[in-house]
Amino acid sequence: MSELQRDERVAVARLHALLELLPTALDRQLTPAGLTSFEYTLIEALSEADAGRLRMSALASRTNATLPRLSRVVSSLERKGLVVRAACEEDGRATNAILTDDGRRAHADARPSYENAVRSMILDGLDDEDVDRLADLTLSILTRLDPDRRLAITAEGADAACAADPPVAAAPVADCPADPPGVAA
Amino acid sequence: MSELQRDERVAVARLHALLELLPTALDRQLTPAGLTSFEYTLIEALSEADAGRLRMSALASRTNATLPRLSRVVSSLERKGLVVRAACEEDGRATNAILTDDGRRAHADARPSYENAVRSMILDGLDDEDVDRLADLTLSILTRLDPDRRLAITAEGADAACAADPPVAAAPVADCPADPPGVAA
DNA sequence: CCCTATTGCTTGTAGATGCAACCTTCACGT
DNA sequence: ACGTGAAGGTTGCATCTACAAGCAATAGGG
Repeated sequence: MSELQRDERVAVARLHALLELLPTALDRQLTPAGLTSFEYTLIEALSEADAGRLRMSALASRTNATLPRLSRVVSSLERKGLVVRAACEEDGRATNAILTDDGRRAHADARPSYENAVRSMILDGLDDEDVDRLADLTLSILTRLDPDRRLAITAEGADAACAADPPVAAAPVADCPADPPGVAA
Repeated sequence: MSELQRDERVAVARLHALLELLPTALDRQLTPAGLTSFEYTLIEALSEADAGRLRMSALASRTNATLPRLSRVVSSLERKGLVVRAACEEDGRATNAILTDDGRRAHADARPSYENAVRSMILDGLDDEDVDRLADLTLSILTRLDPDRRLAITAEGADAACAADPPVAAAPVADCPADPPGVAA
């Protein structure tokens, strides 16, 4: 309850610095690819989803975004032709975001830039053990931030089909399978 | 050069989630105190500085902010009476931000909320060893982000007077000692 | 002593984001 | 059926942030 210890203050201050600097820096290195870091994450989430289609709320969870924000970003990507919206046939309230062929291309094109940025700004300074520690620490903190585990803290972005991941107890949102065909393979 | 490994992707994805969620969450828990997380950091930097006074550029470095952003936030704090601007006598171009007595009070008042938020959202899930690891990891990443070590990655926010900190090779900015007296003890 | 380049900071402008309000559609209880 | 309440998304509004242009002051050369 008392004061923060000195080493705690140092760790928090550095984390704070990271929070201020990393997002901007990542986005800056992605500008040549024409996508923000968030847009890339979004498109990647779609590309890993079944048929490149996900409901807005599912996409919001996977990208750790609020729904209003996601809605606007999807609109923007729609204007660029990388994504299409389509009503969900199962649930009239729901909307699906669907990756177009151009969207898949954009993802493939941006991938080298993105991986390069991540490597040069984050991973290159760490050895294998550090990477494990980073994964553990971030998970610890995220778990406190999001006790319901509603967000993408499990294996998000790891593999599309991931067998070993029990903690998805109450699947909160699902995607809507049947929709306009021929948009993306 | 090739693909990212699976564990690397997990670590990066979680870090990304942290980047999206932590700033918002911290700010939200600070709203009762009437300050954003960034404003608190700013005021704390001032309160730790000599005579509660720092040049704008020095303050920008310590808070990892751009100068335009800092300028606006200081204006806002000035309207609230927590900070005052004053010309620097040594260099006519420079401006000093000075903490007022109200500013010191606001800092003291917000401190419990801030430490509480930091503890509950970050530190409580970590043991001492984790904290050390966090400090090391963030330093590694920040060093790659900011090779010039211009920013506040050393012991920022640790102690006002910190004897053991050699890496401040080329002190980039200094503060301006002489100025209107009697503003803050 | 003047003239140009640089530094320090501020402001105009455009784009992004969160919260709250809103609309539509589903789920239920009666 | 019908009305109430909840869920899924979108939009209005206020705020914030970055980039770039601009202004004042200092530093160096000729």
